Amino acid sequence: MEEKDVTIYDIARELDLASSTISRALKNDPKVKLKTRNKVHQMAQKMGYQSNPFARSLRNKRSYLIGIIIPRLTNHFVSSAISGLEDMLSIKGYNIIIGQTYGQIDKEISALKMLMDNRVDGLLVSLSDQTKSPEHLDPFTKKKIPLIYFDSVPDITDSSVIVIDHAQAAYIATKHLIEAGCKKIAHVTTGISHGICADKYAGYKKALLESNKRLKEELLVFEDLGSIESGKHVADHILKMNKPPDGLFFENDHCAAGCIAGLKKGGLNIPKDIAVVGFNDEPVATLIDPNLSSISYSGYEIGRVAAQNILLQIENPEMPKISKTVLPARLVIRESSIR
Amino acid sequence: MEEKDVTIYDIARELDLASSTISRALKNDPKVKLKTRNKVHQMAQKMGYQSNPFARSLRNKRSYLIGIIIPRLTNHFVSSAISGLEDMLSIKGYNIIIGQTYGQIDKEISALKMLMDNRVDGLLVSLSDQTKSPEHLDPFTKKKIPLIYFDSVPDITDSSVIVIDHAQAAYIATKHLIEAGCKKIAHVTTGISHGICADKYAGYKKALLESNKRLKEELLVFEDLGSIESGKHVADHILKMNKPPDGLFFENDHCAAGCIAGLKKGGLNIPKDIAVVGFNDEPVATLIDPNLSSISYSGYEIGRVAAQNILLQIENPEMPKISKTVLPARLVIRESSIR
DNA sequence: TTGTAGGCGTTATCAA
DNA sequence: TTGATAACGCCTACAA
Repeated sequence: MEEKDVTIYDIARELDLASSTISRALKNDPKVKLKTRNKVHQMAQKMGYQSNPFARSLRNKRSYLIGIIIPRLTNHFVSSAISGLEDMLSIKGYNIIIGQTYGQIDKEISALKMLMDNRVDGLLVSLSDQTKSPEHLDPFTKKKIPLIYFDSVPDITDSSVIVIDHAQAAYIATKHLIEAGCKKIAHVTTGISHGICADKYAGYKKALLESNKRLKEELLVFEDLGSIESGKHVADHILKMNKPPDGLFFENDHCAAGCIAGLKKGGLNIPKDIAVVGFNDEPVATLIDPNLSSISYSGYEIGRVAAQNILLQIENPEMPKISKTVLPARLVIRESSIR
Repeated sequence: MEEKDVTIYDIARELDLASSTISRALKNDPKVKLKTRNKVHQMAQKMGYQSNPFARSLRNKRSYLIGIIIPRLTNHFVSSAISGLEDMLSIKGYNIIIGQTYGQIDKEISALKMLMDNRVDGLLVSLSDQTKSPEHLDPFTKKKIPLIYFDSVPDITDSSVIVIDHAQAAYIATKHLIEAGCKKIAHVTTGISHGICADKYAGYKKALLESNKRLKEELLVFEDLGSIESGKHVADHILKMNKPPDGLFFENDHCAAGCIAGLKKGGLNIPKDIAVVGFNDEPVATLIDPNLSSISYSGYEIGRVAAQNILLQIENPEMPKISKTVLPARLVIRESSIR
């Protein structure tokens, strides 16, 4: 007793019109008389018509799908960005399809393959920290699929990017630690060779060099810094150090918070023994005791801007594709760095 | 200079075969000679062939899409469940499409509409707390689209469900608070009239009644309890109470953690003044000081089981559709409830 | 074992 | 302003 889906043919038959007229009426083509259009819409409603996205995509050679590559969904910044994206895209009739990389390049590659298989019309990418250069995105640029990087972007690219000034943010954060009297400020990072991590490092370094005593840099490099768990590993490491730092600048709040928890468990006092600044101003920043100072910027806003840009590129294939949008970020000072 | 996508016709021409043979070879139909099959696969590879999902879906009347309805992605339990789902589904060639409800029924409805528009082949639903009875899912059952509830399930349903025993879990949690010496144990909930919240309430109630002194129930009802922020509101509320409780049983760890932070800021000692137990054993449970006792169960496992069940139903349309899978949960005791 | 042919539902082109 | 028709790429009866 399977009921078949209603098609434009069924509506056409019912209204004694041609299917092409129905098709036009349904998309409010002004070539169709207003009266006819209304009739069609009513009948469609009444018969419970739903346009078939596959037929439409097959015919139009467009999927109305935007692919999104991000490190991890559990990040509050990321899910805010996706909210912003979705809010913008859904009103334009686009759906999103998400690929998580967990900061790993191999997952990034397989996620991109999945998106390619699904024939996304556009691509929004926040790179994994492991990604040195985004050659694995060449298939998309070759097929002229609009591509925009956001937040975690490559050093050199022909695509548009939407970012905050990571170097500047890191500079402010580090300077703040210096002013708090820290003498040995470590930067906890996944690496400083490329991408936004390199930017953060540059800002950190600049602040150190500008300081009175030209403080020396001190890097704590770990593969994964995206989770609370990873922060505990960092804490374990620090607790074992001979001369631990008295200031820490993290590239991620979850990790910073996990580290604070670990350091406290190890008997240290935050911020007295070690002052801490994080990045992204996640909700955990105000959970941990002491509350975490952090670099704050709006994921939602980045998402909105990214969505607007990608839609622009999709609808205007001839548009210049290189632009750089820099959004503001600021330091929120809380107890973890006041002393 | 737009390069066209290669189709099975292109391969057919190249190999001097019929398109139908290519189609069959590509899906390893044993009716095609092995040698031919190999040839086809090689050529497909070489020409960079990618099957067109729209043509396939149009023809097969299947989207290879599974819809997923969940309260919020930022929940670690939820994202674990989705990991489990994705791991299972992707090997079978299915993609997922996610709708977030933020615990609100109107968003649940619009998310479902979106999934219907996208013609999902199956539906996995964790209800919002606001959902009393899932009539808005009727369109799916009417179209015989396989539907499985997981975690947050309706009281009565003809569909399969995958859950933990929420009542039992709540019972254990409450009993633990009683044994810790709490005399006034409040249950923080979004409501007790229906769904898993009703189950939790039942377990809570049972433990109270079984106690020596037949403790009285004490409900703190709030609309939203899904975030750290919401927990701070709960704390504000408790701090203003005349006779605040000395034990709290939450239905969500984020909320519990936020509340602990708020209560501490208000000068209370946890667990001395108030002992706390949460639900879901999220990473924040070990961030907050004192660490949060919580009911622990595997989202990943629930996701895996849900995926298997839905695939079974999709591939065997004649299968009985009602089954109930109950997965284990346990109480993890940490400092927030030890005194 | 392989080929032929028709159709899935929509839209664009062309003609009326 | 509307209608007829072909095409998008794939799959599957049926025929060979």
